[in-house]
Amino acid sequence: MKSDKISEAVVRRLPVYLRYLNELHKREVATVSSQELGQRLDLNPAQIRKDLAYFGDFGRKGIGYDVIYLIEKIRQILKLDQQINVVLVGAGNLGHALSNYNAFLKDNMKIVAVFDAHTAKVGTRINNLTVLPMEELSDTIQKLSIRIGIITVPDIEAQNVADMLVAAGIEAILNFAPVILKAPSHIRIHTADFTTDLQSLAYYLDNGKEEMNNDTAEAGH
Amino acid sequence: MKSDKISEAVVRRLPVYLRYLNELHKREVATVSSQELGQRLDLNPAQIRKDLAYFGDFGRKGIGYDVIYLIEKIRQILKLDQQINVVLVGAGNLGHALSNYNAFLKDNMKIVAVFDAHTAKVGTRINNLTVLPMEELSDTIQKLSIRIGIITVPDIEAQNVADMLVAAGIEAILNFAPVILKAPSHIRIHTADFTTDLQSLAYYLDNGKEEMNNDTAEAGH
DNA sequence: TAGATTGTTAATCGATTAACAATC
DNA sequence: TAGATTGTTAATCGATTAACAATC
Repeated sequence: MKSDKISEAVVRRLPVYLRYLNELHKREVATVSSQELGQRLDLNPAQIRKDLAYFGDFGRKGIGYDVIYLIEKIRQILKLDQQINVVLVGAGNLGHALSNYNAFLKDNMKIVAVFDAHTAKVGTRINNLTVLPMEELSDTIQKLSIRIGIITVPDIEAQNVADMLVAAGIEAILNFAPVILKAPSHIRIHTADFTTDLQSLAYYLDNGKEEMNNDTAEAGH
Repeated sequence: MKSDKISEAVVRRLPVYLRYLNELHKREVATVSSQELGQRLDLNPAQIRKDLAYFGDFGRKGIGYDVIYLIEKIRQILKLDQQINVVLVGAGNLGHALSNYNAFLKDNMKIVAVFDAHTAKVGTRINNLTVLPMEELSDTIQKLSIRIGIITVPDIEAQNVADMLVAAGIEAILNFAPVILKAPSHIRIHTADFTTDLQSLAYYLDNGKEEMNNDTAEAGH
C-alpha cells in the first residue's frame, strides 16, 4: 500500500505491536503471522496486515513477518531509532512514578530533565536527576534538544506549563492534568486522564445486584 | 432517542462533559448550549446533543441545558450517584500518586483499600490507608463491597493480580501495567499505558528539522 | 505440488456531522 | 413574533473486516 493518510488509531496500535514483538524476540521467536499477533493482541489479523502495509511490505507471503526486521521497521516508523529526549514538569507523586518508568521507556525515550515550580522541590533528586526551577526550562529544552514534554502539575497550572513548553519549542505533550489544553495545531497533545478512565468504567458496573451477602445479613444494618 | 446500544466512545465523553459542567456550576452558570460545550471541549455540537439524547431529553429547545440538572443526570448515568468503592493493588510510586488523586476522584469514587505483595510495604501508610497483604484481598473486597480494582503492580504480576481481583468478585479493572490482561468478558478492563501513549506521540515528531541553533554552532561540537 | 500467509480491494459496519422541523 | 437551540433523521465520512489473488 504505502502513502494514504495514517489515522491516529493505526499509530496507536504500533507501540502495542512493538511491545509484543520485543517479547517474542526475547523468547527467540524468529517469525510471526498476523493471525498469531491478532490472537495475542485481541485484534483482527486483517487489521494488523493493513496497519503494517501502510508503511511498507514487511511480511513474506506464506511465511509471516520476521520478528527482528519488523521490530526494526516499527522503531523507525515511530522514530525510536534515535534517542528522544523528554522533559517532565511537576515533581509530585505522579512525576516520581513516571520517572521510574524509564525502565519501560527503554525504547530510546529518556526523561533527561525534571522541573517544578515550588522552591521546596527544586534541588531535590528524582532518580538520578536534580529538580530544576522553572526559570531554566526554556534553556534546558534547547540545550538538551528536548522534544516531548510530560505535564504532571495540578490542573490549574497545566495550561500555563503547556504554554511555556510550546514557547520553548517542544513538539508534543503528554498531559496528565484533567484539563483540555489549548495549543497551536502543530503541537501534538495527548491527555491521559485517570478520572475520565475511572468514571467511564463506572458506567459498566452492573446495577441490579443488590443480593445480600449471607455473612453480613444480620439485624442492625 | 433513548435505547440503542451505547458505544464506548459515547461513554468516554460523558465524564468530560461532567467535568466541564461542574466547572460551570462552580462559576454559577445556570444554562449551557451544545454549541458552547462543543467550543470548549473541541467537539461537534451535534455530537454532544446526540450523545446526551441517547439517555433522555435533557435539554430545552431554544434554551439549552440546565447545568445542575444535566450534572445530576450524567452522574446517574455513570452510576456516580452512589459511592463506588475502589481497591488499589500495588503501593509503589504510581499507587501513591493515584491514591492522592482522590481529590480528583471526588465524584463518589473512593479508594478504600490498598494492597501490596511485598512485606516491606505492608503496614506502611498511604494517605490515610494502611497497606494490606494480598491474603486479605478477597475478604476486604467482599466486606467493603469494592467494585473496581486499580492495578499498579509490575507487568509480570499484573495478570496474576487481575485473576485475584476477578475471583474476588470485582466488576471492572483499571490497569496501569503495560500488558494485555485476559479476563472473562463480563469484566470491564481499561488499560492506561504511558509507554504506548509516549511512543505514539513520537510518531508525530517532525523530522527533517536539523537546522543548527546559531548560538551552539561553534567549533568543537 | 499443497499449505500458509501476505497485501489489497471490496463490503460492511459504525461513528460523526449536517440539516431541519419542532418548539421554547 | 423573531431568535435560539434542541432532538433526530439523513448524509457523510472513516475504520474495520472479509475475501481472495499472488506467492513464498
